[in-house]
Amino acid sequence: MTNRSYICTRKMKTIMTKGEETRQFIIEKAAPIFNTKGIAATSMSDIMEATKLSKGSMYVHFENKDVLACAAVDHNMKVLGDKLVSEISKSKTAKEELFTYIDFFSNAVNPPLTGGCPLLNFGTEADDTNPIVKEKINKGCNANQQLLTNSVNKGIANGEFNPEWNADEFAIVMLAMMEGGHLISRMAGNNDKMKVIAKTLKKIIEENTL
Amino acid sequence: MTNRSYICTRKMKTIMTKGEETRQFIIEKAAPIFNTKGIAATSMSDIMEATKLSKGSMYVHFENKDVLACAAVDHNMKVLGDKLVSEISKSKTAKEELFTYIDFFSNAVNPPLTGGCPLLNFGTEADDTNPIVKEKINKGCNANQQLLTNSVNKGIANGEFNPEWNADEFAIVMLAMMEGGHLISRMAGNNDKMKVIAKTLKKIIEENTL
DNA sequence: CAAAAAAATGACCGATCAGTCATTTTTAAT
DNA sequence: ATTAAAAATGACTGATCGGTCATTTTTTTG
Repeated sequence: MTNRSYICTRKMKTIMTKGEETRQFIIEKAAPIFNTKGIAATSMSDIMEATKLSKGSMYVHFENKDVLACAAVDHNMKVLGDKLVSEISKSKTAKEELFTYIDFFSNAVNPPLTGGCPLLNFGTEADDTNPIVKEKINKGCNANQQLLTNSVNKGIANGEFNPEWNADEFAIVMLAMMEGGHLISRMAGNNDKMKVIAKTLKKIIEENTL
Repeated sequence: MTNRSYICTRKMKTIMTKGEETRQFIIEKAAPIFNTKGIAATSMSDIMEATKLSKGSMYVHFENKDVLACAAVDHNMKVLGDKLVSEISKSKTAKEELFTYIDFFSNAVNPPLTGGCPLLNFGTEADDTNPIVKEKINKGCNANQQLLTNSVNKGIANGEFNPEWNADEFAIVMLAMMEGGHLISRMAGNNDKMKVIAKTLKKIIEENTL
């Protein structure tokens, strides 16, 4: 690690120290590996290879593998969440927001994040073994639910949707369908099942559109 | 391992050899461990401790860890499938069959199989790393789908259900909802979300009941 | 530019991993 | 009861694991 990106040369006022930069760099390289192989199956050697950094350097920035894994989990959720919110924010109507959410996750075989959905991947692994990661994933689930609840409520408020529609329940059902659909579609190796999920969800939304 | 169950004493015609018996015993002890900790995080020492057998004995019956893991995956799916089919077969109507399926999986926090749903657990772990297990899980998903499809079609055939109901699509949606609901409920640490899933599915079934 | 601090290195550590094998014990057939 | 085969044992191997640390290199500060 001799050169850094142009935003942090000596001439400029340093916004990120070298250490912070390297730490971030490691996280970015590690995140897709953890999301693909899982936490237990990912070794520090895997990260060393991906970053071309020495073992000692890894431990300068992360006191142990668990800390790095947690940072990778956070990073995966943040990257995915940012992409998602960025897409959704382009929408004009509440219905568009929900449709955009569906479309965003509709390609399970070639998903927006390398390795697939981190809620599914880390959630199942952490379930009985890692309460810290488990709680992170629970928060991620709730954040997704809230995003959907907000869109439905927004649509109800502005007269797009049937005011009788239960936003909270729909958000739970929709999130579950997307996660479950993601799993079974990936197992099948194609998007056919995910397409059925997407179609069904869009139909439900249409039925609640005034 | 000195004594075996009464069905296999010297006096009786042997149905299972000692070796087959031990092999089965190992699988039964290993299955819940793999389902809880995952394949990568489960060591042969874990199985040795659970079975109180020596390492050498393990390798008499399984050429390596992967073979044992595969046997454990199969066993978990078979045990769960048998329990499920046994419950469902008590049903009198097609609607009852579907409701029984839902109720069977409705307690995500205290599920019918130690460690939770093997489709979810092994599916997510195997996804990008273990094509053999992945295909086993895909077959398990399809078997579950088929079970649901059959119930719906049976109900259509005997006049219980709306003949316009698309059995195949509903089976996909229901399986996805159950799997996704299982995940998010376990993350939350309670069954609240799973209850919403169950309620919603039952409502859909009612809506298609004549 | 010099000194201090931070970052990076890679050899090294003990623990644990999956897997092997010569030997002993148990089982099953005669 | 004898005996050959199958099963069980546990010490052992080499590889890899997560993690440490004295030393060197780079960055930052004054």
